[in-house]
Amino acid sequence: MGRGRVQMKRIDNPVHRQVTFCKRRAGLLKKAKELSVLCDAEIGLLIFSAHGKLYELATKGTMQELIERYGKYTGGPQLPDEPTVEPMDAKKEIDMLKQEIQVLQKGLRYMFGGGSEFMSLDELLVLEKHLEIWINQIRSTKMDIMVQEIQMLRDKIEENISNTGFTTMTTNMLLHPLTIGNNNIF
Amino acid sequence: MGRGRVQMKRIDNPVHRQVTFCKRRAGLLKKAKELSVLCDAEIGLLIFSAHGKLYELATKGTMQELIERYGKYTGGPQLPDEPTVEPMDAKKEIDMLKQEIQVLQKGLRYMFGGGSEFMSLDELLVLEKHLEIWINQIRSTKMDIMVQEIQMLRDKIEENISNTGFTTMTTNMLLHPLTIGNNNIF
DNA sequence: AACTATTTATAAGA
DNA sequence: TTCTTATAAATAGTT
Repeated sequence: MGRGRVQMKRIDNPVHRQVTFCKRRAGLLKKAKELSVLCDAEIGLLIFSAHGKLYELATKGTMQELIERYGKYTGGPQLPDEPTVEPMDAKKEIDMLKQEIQVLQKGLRYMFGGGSEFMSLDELLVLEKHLEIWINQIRSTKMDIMVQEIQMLRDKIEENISNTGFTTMTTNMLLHPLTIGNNNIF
Repeated sequence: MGRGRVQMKRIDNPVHRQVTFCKRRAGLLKKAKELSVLCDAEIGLLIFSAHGKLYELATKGTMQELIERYGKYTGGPQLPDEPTVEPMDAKKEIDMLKQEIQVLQKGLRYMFGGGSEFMSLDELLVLEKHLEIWINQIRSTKMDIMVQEIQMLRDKIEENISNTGFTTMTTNMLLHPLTIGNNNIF
């Protein structure tokens, strides 16, 4: 792919070889990522340069996990792994729980009619509006709860004051009106 | 590299996906071999298809040897494995996911019941996070659709230009690269 | 599986 | 090194 045909043998000129290595390595990594994304595949790629430097890529998880998967695939219990009993079960359970969460999310989606994957632009707009309303409701509820709690705290502190006859810096701060700078908290 | 631009996301049509997987897998393996030969590099490539089938390539020796080399390479700078931290984290993650599931279930009831059920502040925070993620997905999908439509329009206009030999201000605007200042629209 | 119209990668040059 | 450009290669859609 360039201005001349390329012979399939080691490039003699070291400079050319290094430049080509950089370019083609980048291309290979890119294509590996693309294959993984487009076709939902899990890919691991190890490249040791002639000088021994390592370049690696692991889509979906770590290279370590991928190597374990490879070991399982090629010979079952062929590789001596020590810490596989606990994490295996744990990982399975985590995956199951994550799946359950996805199902629940789907359930939430159906409440507004239809999954978002095959929805038109207009439908998506409507759904988005609904969700925004819902989020605002949640934020409002959160605000209510916090205001309530603050009020409770104030009441308790006022009780204390009338009993002890003195106050502290902390109580003074809480007795001031609510002034909150960053709305994003809510 | 083909008759249309390719979007960097999972191909929906399973037939297309499978065909593309075969083609690109062959291409990737070929390029890996070429890089190895041309630049004297040692390369290992593992490809697990979505269905779990393995395709592999190891230049210079076996995959097993390569994995060992990888282990040595990574094992030098970061030898210590944490046999105690992993299970702890896993357990924590499981607990968190279970909690998340409960929140989502509650969230569903919350919506069906018209928001009458009581939810704690923490639960509301989790639910809010989910909804925000969902909204972002929707916005992303909207963006994709709009980009697609714009591309279609551009193609049509380019057709027209090559047919009529002149263009208009509107077509000029549409032929420019996408530059969108305010992301909040999407 | 074979065929092309196109896109993408990249070899060589600046 | 990075950018440009001419060209080879890969491949998306089609048959």
